[in-house]
Amino acid sequence: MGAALTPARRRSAGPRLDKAELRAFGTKLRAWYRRNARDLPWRKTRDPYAILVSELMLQQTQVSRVLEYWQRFLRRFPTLQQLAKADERHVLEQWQGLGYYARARNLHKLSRAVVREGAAAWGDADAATAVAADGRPSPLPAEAEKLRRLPGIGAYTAGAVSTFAFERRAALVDTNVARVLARVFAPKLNPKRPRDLTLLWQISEATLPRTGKATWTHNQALMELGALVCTARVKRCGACPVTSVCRSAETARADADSRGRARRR
DNA sequence: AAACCGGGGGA
DNA sequence: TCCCCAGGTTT
Repeated sequence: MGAALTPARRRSAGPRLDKAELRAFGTKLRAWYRRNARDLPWRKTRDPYAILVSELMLQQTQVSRVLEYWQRFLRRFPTLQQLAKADERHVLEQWQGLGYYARARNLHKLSRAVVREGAAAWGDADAATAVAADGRPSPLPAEAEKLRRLPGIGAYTAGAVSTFAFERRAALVDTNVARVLARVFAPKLNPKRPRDLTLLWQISEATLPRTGKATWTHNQALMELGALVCTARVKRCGACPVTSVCRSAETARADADSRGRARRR
């Protein structure tokens, strides 16, 4: 399925990335993550509903504030079914103070659609019950493409739920990942530009490890690196595990490959 | 492509 | 102050 009519033409205007380079990047990245990851509660569950709630809350919202909201929200609405039964007013109450309230309304709408219509909620006439990575059946689909069709779920969140709950081998790009991948592999790309973002999605795909299990770690690690080391304002290249393969690392390398950046004052 | 949606935090 | 933050939807 797919790619059937892709000509043998060049896929994109993106940088050339060879397998050894991508593999070295991924290996170093995931090793770093195992040692340095923060202990975040939504990384301990594989419940698709709980993970979906976390991803929605985390949109444009800092981890530190989501922590308490997430715990409280799930205590109040432990399952998708119970959320569907709740009055929207009560859902919004739990969201009060988080901002971007359309997220809460969409989540509630989504819960009712999925509970009431099943697979029809994402446009399938019929579908087998998905199974989360912990072996439990899930009312939510596992494929990013299907998740994407639900209200409030865009490309990023679809990929996130697919890998983090179902441990599928799916790519994802958020602001962290876009920034990290651009700096490491394509310094000329501007993550702000929609045009360049499509290229970054391709790069994200290209960096994925082979298995879904490793992909879970990989995607978490990409975002963690962007949150802790390769941040928007400050690049902590000295603490970065992938400087040796990074095309824009600010370490003083004697290599003659980069242009003169002898800017000093 | 740009506007819009919130509120808090860091540099 | 500015701009960033696990984005998505609408115009």
